[in-house]
Order: sequence, then C-alpha cells, then structure tokens
Amino acid sequence: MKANQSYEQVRGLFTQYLKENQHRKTPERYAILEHIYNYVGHFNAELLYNSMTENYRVSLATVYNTLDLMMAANLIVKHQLGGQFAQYEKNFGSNIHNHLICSNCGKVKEFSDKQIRTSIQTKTFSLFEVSHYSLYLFGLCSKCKELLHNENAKSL
Amino acid sequence: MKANQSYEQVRGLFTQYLKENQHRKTPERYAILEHIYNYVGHFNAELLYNSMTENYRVSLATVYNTLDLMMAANLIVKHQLGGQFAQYEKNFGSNIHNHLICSNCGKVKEFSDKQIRTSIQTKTFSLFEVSHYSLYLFGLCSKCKELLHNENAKSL
DNA sequence: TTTGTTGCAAAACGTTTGCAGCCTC
DNA sequence: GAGGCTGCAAACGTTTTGCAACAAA
Repeated sequence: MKANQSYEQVRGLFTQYLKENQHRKTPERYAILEHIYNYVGHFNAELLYNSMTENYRVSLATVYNTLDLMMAANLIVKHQLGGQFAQYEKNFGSNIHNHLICSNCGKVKEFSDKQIRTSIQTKTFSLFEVSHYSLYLFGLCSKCKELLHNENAKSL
Repeated sequence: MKANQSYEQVRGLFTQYLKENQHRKTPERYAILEHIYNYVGHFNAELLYNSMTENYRVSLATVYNTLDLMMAANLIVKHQLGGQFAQYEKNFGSNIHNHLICSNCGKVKEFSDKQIRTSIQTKTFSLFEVSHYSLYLFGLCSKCKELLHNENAKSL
C-alpha cells in the first residue's frame, strides 16, 4: 500500500484520468475533489452536496456525475451498506477497506489485519484482474450484544 | 462449513427461528422459503416475486418482509452490489461468500480460497462478535479487459 | 464552433409504510 | 378473541434523466 498522498498528487491523478478519457476539466469537478480530500471518513452524496453548497454552487446531479468519474479513476470506493444510500470512501494512498458492520445498529468500524490483507492480495486469477477489494464482517457490536442479551433474559 | 442441507432441515431451522422470536408460521413464509430453496444462484426481491406469482399468490411486501426474517434467521445473505437493487443468496450449508465483480459489465462470479477463508475466520475481536462475512474483489473480467484494450488502441 | 457538462426539475427505481381485513395462535 | 400478518396502493428517499443554457477544448 502507498503512503498518503498530497492533494497535488491526487489532483494530478484525476487530471490524468480526465485527459486520458477525454473528459473536461471543469471547476466543479476539482471543487468536489478538493472537498473530498479534506473530508475525514465515509460520506454519501447528499452529505457531500450539503456541506459543499454552503460556500460553492453545485447541483446534486453534478456531485453524482463526479463521484462516478472518481470511482472510475479509482480515487474513491463505493460501499452499499445500509441499503438506503451508497457510502463513499477516499482511496488516496494507504486506506483500509475492511469493515465491521453491526447487523443490529448498522454501525461501521474499520480494522486492518496484515494476514488477511496478504492472503487476499497474493491471490491471482487467470481470467480476472483485481483492482481493489472490500471485506465486510457482519455481526454484533458489544453494545448490541449486551442489549439483545438483556432483552432475551427479560422475555423468559 | 456444513454440507448442503435438505429442505426439511432448512424448514426446521426457519420454524425454530419463528418460534423462538414469536413470529407466526404463515403459509406465505414457507412458500417463499421453498421457492428460494429450489432456486439456483443469486436472486432479488422482484425476480423472486415474479417467478413465484406464476403459481402462488403473494404480495411484494410479504416477499420483502419474509426476506428480512430469513436474513435474521441467517438462512440467506444480502448483497448490495450494483447500487440499484439488493441481491440475495442462499446460506443453506456449504456456501461461498467470495465474489469477483467486474467493474465494467457488473458480472459476478464466485470463488473459494482456503487461505483467505482461514485468515478471516481465525480473526477475532474483543468488542465484536462476527457471524458471517462477504468479500468482494473488484476489477476487470477477461472479456472487458480485452474490450477496453481494443478501444484504447483504436483511439490512439 | 463544437459538444461535453451543468443546473434544475421531474421521473424513475427499489423498497417501505399505512390500513383494512384475514388468519395464526 | 387478540393482534400479528397479508395484500394493495400510495409514499418514500436516493439516484437518474431530459433539456436548455453554458463553457472547455
């Protein structure tokens, strides 16, 4: 995994992608990229749109359009966790794509594990070229486990 | 991993879940379970509903309701791959939850790998109890890789 | 100048919900 | 008999789309 990248590097990668695929370098696209760069953690389109429009004029449609481009450029990763809306995550450099998801409360936590990462990254396929991966572990967080345990005790 | 289970066993597990959680054993629920049991591969709610209603009367709302119950009973697993709709997969016995997903055409293929499985299953967390996992490897299938390669060659 | 991109609003889509009647318990 | 479950249709919320105006190339 690469080290974290500066905004200049990320901007360069995006520019390269846009050029190679004959897309235009619009101010909106760079504004969204910069906003995402400075954002910490997971986000969704609506959240990004709301926090951006406080001091920049963009439409939600453009946000979606740009997120698609950035996904294609491998600068962000999309997660469909809750079912209601998609979540996005930066993919600038050293990022973790392992998630613990509580089946009860829906809370998402990240973790890293060298052995898991190695076993996945060393796997190759003859008819498939892997670019990135996402691992989701589902289960119960400690709070929900306790909560459900108490409920069961009550109903007896 | 367990061996594949007979319908009687699966039905028994569902009945047990319904009883333990004080849900009713309605004919619709068993009809949906049986239909899923005989279904091969991934499916979605609409597909299930359409193929069922050819010879059984159920509403889409009941299908969704029942899928939720079966998920809670750990009899099926939900995948949110494409963004448009959720996909479900049987979890009766020996199932694989590793997926190769082509970022270009969206095709999904399953694979199994002992080392990956072991590294994930041996991992434990102090504040989280894992029940199941899903691993998604994104990339390009051989067809799309060739296709995109040819397109790039053309545009030069 | 050309045509890809934008903003806006309306439409689309899968999924959820409200409600009256039904049927399991 | 009580109340969880059903079917139906309408509502929901996220995402996509159509179109005229705009601006990057």
